[in-house]
Amino acid sequence: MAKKAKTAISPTREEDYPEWYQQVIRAADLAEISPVRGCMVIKPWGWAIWENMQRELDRMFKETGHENAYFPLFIPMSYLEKEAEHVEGFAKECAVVTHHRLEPNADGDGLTPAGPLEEPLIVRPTSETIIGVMYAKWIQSYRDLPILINQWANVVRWEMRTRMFLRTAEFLWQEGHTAHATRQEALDETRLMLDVYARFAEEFMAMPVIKGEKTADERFPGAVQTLSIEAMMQDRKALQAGTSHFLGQNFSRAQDMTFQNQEGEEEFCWTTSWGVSTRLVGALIMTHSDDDGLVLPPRLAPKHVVILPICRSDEDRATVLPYCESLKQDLAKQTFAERPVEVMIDDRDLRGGEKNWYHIKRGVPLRVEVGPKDIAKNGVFVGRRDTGEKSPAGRDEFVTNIGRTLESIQENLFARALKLREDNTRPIGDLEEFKAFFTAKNTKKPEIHGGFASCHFVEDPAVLELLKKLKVTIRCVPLAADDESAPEGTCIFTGQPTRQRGIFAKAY
RNA sequence: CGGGGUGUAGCUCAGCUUGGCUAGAGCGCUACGUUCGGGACGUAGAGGUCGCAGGUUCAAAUCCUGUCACCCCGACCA
Repeated sequence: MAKKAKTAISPTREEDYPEWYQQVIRAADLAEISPVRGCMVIKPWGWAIWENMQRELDRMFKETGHENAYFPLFIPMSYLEKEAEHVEGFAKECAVVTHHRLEPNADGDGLTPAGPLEEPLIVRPTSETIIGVMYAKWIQSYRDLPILINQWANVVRWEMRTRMFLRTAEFLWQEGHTAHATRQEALDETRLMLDVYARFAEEFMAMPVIKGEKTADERFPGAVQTLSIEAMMQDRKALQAGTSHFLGQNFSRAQDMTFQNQEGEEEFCWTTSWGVSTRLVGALIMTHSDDDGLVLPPRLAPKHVVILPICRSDEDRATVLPYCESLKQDLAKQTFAERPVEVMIDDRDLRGGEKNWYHIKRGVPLRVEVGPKDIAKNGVFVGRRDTGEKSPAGRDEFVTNIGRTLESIQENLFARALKLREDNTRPIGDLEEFKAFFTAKNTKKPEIHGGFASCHFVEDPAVLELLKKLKVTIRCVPLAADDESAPEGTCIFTGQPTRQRGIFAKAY
């Protein structure tokens, strides 16, 4: 007999956060590790979440003037060699294609690669180079600019250690690549897309983020400036959720991407690139889920409401099922976030409790039980995933209020996540306090500790060395704090005077 | 690529130190019955060339050698 567990997920977040994360994914049936090293299979429920993310992001990209296109998976090795810093950054983790066919082995058992390529191809770890080559062909005049293109694609980075959604060898993402006539225009674009990401994270994922600039050592290989959004997960570690890079003229120089300006002079383009990946699904999981499994913000949930018919007999079925069907119809006519409410009926022949837990673990925002007793009162019995509240409601009242209820769940999740971040963010002006903040009491099995520390600092090799020892990273220099009026302070590591303040945290 | 560990049923694992009959458990799965408004129970079943290749032995999941894969800790990272 199965012991009645207190929580649906074991271990709990407190007991073992990384293991909890894996178990949530499994319990919600989002994805599964595949037989292919470092690669995962995204299952229907996980894919549906990604599709919703894509839909909203794609809409936002288009609203800001971008178009979609598609570039090849393979990139000639020589392309990668053009931008020195870029190669340095990605060379260590490239999948390389060296042959174009297979032949039977001499002993007739198995296959062996044959037909070596004259020039090896790499599987794109990102597409700056191939896209740059194409842009160079497309751009002659300032009239050809700007080019504002996005692509939805898969990329491969041969990571040593992988974790589902957070870091896999192959992952899905979108990468925007733009080319502009002026530096300022490219800078504006970089910032615009960061704002799009931040808005998406906060409004759709209900995940508060800090917008900031990366320090030199955390910058995208080849970029002049890297902006990112950083979120705090429930174990108080930071997760970089999206990046927007100002590439200056580094890539356009390397790829000879030039245009003639209005004065007839030849100039290099100013380019940007920006991306978010399936990592966002991981961020979503770690931001909201609890010890009973996944919790989905309504704006990204594949289903908003699941109706659970309670039938004890065939006679019950005859009345309950039609009632559920009509409830579904009525709910589907309602809207939430300018879209129809998504409803499903789960009439599988399973026990009530089992079905209930199934949907709890998958994070469906609202569960509605409908049985003969409810029907007699023309009511429903509603369970809210975010708060765990369960209460009876009148059928019509429930239907009319559905949009508002979902909105309140969305807001509650955001507020809860924001509170977690605020409770665990603090300014630190003293090195000893800084060390204590980031040191677990239990050295063998570190408990959840630390958070975001906001500190004055200067960029210095000695600082990086110390941070490395503590396993702490500079997440970013928040954009809001980056102005002339920022208060003067002293670097907590070197004692030098500085206005620069950064967010420090352990990170994924 | 350094240090440690693990490969046995769909999943999680026991058995290995000290070789021995038909290789086990829990969960899951199938059938039937009793159940059914928060994770049911009973009975009966299906399911394994013990990662792979050699070796030692009358006999190998167990001992030895090799090999592959995966996991954890480092280095690296959206």
